[in-house]
Amino acid sequence: MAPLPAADKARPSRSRRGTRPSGDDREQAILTTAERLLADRTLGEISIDDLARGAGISRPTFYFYFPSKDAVLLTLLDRVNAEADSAAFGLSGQSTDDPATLWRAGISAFFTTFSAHRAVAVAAAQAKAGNSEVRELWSRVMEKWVRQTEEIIQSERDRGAAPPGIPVRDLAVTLNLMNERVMHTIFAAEHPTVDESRAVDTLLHVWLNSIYLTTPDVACSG
Amino acid sequence: MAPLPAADKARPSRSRRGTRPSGDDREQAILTTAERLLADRTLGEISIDDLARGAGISRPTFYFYFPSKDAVLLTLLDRVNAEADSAAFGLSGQSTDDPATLWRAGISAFFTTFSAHRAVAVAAAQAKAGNSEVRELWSRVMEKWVRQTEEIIQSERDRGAAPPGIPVRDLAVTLNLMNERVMHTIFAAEHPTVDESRAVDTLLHVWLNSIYLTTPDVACSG
DNA sequence: CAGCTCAGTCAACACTCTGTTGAGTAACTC
DNA sequence: GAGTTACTCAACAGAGTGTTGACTGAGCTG
Repeated sequence: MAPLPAADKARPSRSRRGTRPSGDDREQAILTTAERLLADRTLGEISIDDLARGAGISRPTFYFYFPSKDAVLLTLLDRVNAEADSAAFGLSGQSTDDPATLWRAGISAFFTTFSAHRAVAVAAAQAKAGNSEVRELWSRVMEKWVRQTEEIIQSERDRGAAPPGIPVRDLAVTLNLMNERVMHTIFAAEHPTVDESRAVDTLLHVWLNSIYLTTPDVACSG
Repeated sequence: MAPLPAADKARPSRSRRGTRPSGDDREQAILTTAERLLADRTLGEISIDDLARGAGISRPTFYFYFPSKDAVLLTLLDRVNAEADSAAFGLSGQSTDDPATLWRAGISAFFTTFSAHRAVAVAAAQAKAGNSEVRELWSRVMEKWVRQTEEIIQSERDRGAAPPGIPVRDLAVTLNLMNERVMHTIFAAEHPTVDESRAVDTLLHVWLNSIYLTTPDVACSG
């Protein structure tokens, strides 16, 4: 009930208050340890003691740097968020002459961004269920990709390259959720899944067909 | 290390050995309590004491019926598995004259099956990460839907209604993972998501276009 | 019906993990 | 050299898990 001496109120960063730069290496060590351990264990299977020992500190000292395990994951996820930013915006200036190439670049960027921190991505996906902060941060990451997708589909419809049809937003959300799930099965070695080598091609096929074509008989019977 | 008196070796069911029918109502009470509590809490947030109290027994007695919380979830998931069986096989005998109607029925069946036990579905999705038994059971459930999908796509290609293209298996897996993820966001109230009322229509659009059509320019440039 | 078995039950224990307190130390500051 | 501030941890106080060992009562069996 009583918070830590001063580290819990008016917290500027996700971790400790950032007045002095000393001790940053400890914080960094905790983050590095967390990402290393997440490579072959669930966050739930990693104890705070594991994190502390990995960083060369005692368990109570851990609480000086982070209020909980989840806060560590959240900080890790912030970085993925930052990388997702630059990756998604890198696509904005591309030419739309060859749609397939453009969309392939987009899907690959999505894949590459999360692949670089797959342990974090998998851990975050699990932590979403029980932690609203993780859920919201992940939402924000996904929302970025969805928005990007929406804009491009809309511009393709505006210039007549893609036909009108179901709401752009719904399509963009659905396709991005598909990408997310397929990638997750690959990163977490779940089954059934698509072989990593064919994943982008398969996803691209679905994206192109559902954005640029319309079946003649989309009958809403029933 | 030492197991319970006799309940742990040569276990036939997921729960206790099933020699006598008495006490089944207790086991049932645990399962009912679990599904009720899962409606607004994570499995991790539910203690074994919660489950035991909900069923009107003490915590040690819980262990007479189930070896762990996860075993309860697994039993719950077995039922979904059984329902998924009948739902998926209900589709086998349908006519293929109107593909849109057939696929709509399939997607709706998937949706309905999991919707009936959405709390279990959401809990299982989370428990997959840390529990290999849950992971395998869920795999088996998904594999059923994928296999069903594969067979229908293949027969559509064979009769010339659908064009050849990317591997049937890859397409079937990808589309089912998309359905799974979109449904999960709806059940778990995640964002971004598709409004429940438009979900089936949106998914159907993607299914039809990626099964029956082929973009002229699926250029694998790069 | 006396004696035995066995499903079912739980108080009490041992253990692990979490989060907190309070007492420190070492550096830098005026 | 007195005071502040960053940082550290032994020790404590839970909460939860899984286990033990003793108990109850219904059902058989001789």
